[in-house]
Amino acid sequence: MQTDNRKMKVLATIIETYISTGEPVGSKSVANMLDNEVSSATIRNDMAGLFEMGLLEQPHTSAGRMPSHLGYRMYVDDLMTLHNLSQEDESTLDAMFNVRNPDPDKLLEDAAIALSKLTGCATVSSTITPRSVKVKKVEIISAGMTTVVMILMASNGVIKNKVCRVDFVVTNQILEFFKTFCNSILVGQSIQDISANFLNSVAISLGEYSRVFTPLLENINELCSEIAGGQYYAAGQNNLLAYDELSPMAYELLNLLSNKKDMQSVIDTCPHDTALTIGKENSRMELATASVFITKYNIGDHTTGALGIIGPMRIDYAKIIPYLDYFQAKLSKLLSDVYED
Amino acid sequence: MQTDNRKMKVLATIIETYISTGEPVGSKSVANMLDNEVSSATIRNDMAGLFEMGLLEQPHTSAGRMPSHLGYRMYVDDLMTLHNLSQEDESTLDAMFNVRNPDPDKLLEDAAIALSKLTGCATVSSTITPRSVKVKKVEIISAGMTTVVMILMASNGVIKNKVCRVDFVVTNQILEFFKTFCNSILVGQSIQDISANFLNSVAISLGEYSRVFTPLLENINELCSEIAGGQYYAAGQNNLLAYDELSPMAYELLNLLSNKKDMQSVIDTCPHDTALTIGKENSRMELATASVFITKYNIGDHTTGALGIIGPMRIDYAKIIPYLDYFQAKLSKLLSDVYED
DNA sequence: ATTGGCACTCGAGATAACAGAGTGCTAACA
DNA sequence: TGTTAGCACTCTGTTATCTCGAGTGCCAAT
Repeated sequence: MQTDNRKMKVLATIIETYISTGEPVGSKSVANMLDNEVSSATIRNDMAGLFEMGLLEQPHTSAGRMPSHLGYRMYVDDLMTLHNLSQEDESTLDAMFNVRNPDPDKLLEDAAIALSKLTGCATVSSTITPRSVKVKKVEIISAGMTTVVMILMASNGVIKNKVCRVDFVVTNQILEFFKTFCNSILVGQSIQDISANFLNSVAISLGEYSRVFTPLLENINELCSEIAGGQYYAAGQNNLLAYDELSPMAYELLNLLSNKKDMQSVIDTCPHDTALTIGKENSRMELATASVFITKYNIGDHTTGALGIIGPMRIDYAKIIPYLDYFQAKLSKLLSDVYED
Repeated sequence: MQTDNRKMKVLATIIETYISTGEPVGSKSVANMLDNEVSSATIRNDMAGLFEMGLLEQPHTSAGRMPSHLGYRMYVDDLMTLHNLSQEDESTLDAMFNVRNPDPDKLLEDAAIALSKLTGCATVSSTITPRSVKVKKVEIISAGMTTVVMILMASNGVIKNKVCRVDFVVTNQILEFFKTFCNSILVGQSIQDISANFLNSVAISLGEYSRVFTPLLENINELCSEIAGGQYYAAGQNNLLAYDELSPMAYELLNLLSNKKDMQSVIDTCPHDTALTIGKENSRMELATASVFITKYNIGDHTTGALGIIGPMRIDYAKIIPYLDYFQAKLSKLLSDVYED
C-alpha cells in the first residue's frame, strides 16, 4: 500500500540523514528531502507510527527523531541498497595484498589494517586453528655458539620461529640429530595435540640427552601453543575516539578490543557466518552503542578465522558491508591457495 | 636559610598532594600536612612566593594551587627522594623476562608490556639498527611445492622470516644453490647497505637464473629494510584514557603513539641518554599536558634503542623513575649478551 | 618572620525567564 | 480515508541573577 511504502521511505530518509549529520531529524527536513510531495504534518503522522513500532527514538519530546537499533535493523535488512564496488575499487583493494607472501598471519594483519583505513572504524582479525592442522616440518638452525633458532611450519601455512639459548655448544651434528628426531616424532601430529605432557613423554625416549634438550622441547611447546591458540589482531582502535557517541564508553571499548579472549568470545557468539549486530543486540554492554560486523572465512569446509569491523551505530552500512564482503571472499581465496600446497 | 627551606617543603607537599588527589591544594591543607608547625597564613605567603617564581599555577583566583611544569621540574631535580626498589621488586621484575629467549625484538616488546602494566602509563620501545649490524646468516627452507621460507639473522641477534611464493618447483638442489649464493654475497655486509639497488646488481651475476630468483631477492631486501628500520612497539595506550587531564588530547595522543615515525622523532630529540620532559617542555603540542620519560640503552658503545614512558604530568615520579632505570640496565645487559655471541 | 583577621574574588550550583525547534492534536479538506 | 494547516504545548539550551563557600591577598599586630 501507498502509505506503508512512504513510511519506509521516511524511515530510510531519517536514517540516512542521521547517519550523515548525527543530529536528530525533524519532520520538516524530512518533508523537504522528499521534495515536499507531502507536508510535514503528514510526515509527523508517519513518524509517530514509526515511533510506536519502536523504529525511532526521540532524545526528548521536542527534539527530532533518531533511529533505534530496531530501526537500523529494518533499514539494513530491507531498506538499503548496497553500494556495489566499482572495478577501480576492487583493484585498489587488491593492491593491498601482497600475493607473493602467503603467510596467513601476515595476510590477516594486512587485511585488518587496510580495512580500518578504508572504513574509519576499528577492525579485528582472528584465526582459529582447527584440529586438522598438523605439523608440517620443524627446522633448527644455529645462530651462535649457544643459540639456535627453531622454526615450526604448520600445514595451514603458518610459520613461526623462536630463538633459544641452550646449555651446550651447538654443533651441526647435534642439530641434525635433534632435527631428525623432532621431525620423526612431530610431523603429521595435530598442532592441538602437542602439549607439555606429550613432549615430556617424548623427552623420556631421548634418555640421557633429554635434560640437554629440555629447553628446546619447551620452545616447541610454546611455538605449538602459539599456533594452536590462533592469532588475534586489532587495528584502527584510535578511529573510535573520533565518534562522540562512543566516547563515554571509549575506555571500556578499547580495552575490549585489546583483549584477545573477550573479543574471541564476541566473535564466537555470532550465530552466522556473517553477522551484523547493532547496538543493544550486542550482548556486551561495551558494545551497546556500537555496531559490530563479523564475517568468518573458510578454508575448504573449515571455519578458520574471522574478520570484524567495530564502529558506531551511525555508520554508512551501505558502503561498509560490501567492503567486508569483498575482503572475506578475497581472504578465503588467498588462504585456500596457501592451504592447498 | 630556614625560610627557603620551608618553601621547598611546601612545594614538595603541594606536588605530592596534587599527584595523589588531582585537586588544587589550599594553604590550610598544606599547613595541616606540615603538622601545623606554621599557620596557613604563613603558607599562603610562601605559596605567593612560589607562584611568583613560576613554580605554581592557579586555575582561578579563589582555587588552591597546583604545580606548573617548572614546579614539577624543580621537584624532580632537587626535591624528591626516589623509592628504591626492594629485593622483592627486583625479582618480580626479573621474572618478566624470558632469559632463554634472547630475541631482541621480543625482549623489547615484553619490556614495554611489563612496564605499561607496572606504571599504568603508555610505554614505547624502539630500536635503531646501527651501521655495524651485519648479516650473519641466510637460511632458505622449503615450505611446499612452490613456497619457501627465508630467514635472515643479523649480528645483533634479530631474526626475521618471510614466506615467499616462487614460480618454479622447489628442489633441494635449487635451494642449496641459492642459499650458498646468498650467504657468499651477503654475510658480513652491513644490513643498512643492502638495498634494492645492491640486489639488482647482484642479480646480474646470476645470469640467466636471475629472473627466477627475483622474488626471493626482493624478499631479502624487505627483510633487510625491516631490520634496518628498527622496531617500534607501543603498549598500554589505553591506560592514558583513564586520566581526565589527558582526555581532551586523547585522540591526538594515541595517534602520536601509534605513529612510529613521529615517536621516533620524539625519541631522537632527547638531548641525553635518559631524559624526562614535563608538560610544555615537550616540543609536540600533543604532549603539552603529559610527561615523557625516555631512556636509551646501549650495546657496547652504540645506542641501539630506547624505552619510554608516557603519562600525565601528575604522576608518581619517585616510583616510576626507578622502574625505568632498572629496565634500562636490565635490557642493556641482556642485549649485550646476545650481541657478544 | 609569623600570625589572626577580614575583605575580596571567583566558580559552582540553583532559579527563573525566554527563544526556538519540533511535536501532537484537531478540525477542515479532497 | 488520507492529507493538510494551524496552533497549543513541551522540552532544551542559553542567559542572567543570586547565593554559598573555598581560598586568597593584604594589613596590622605580635
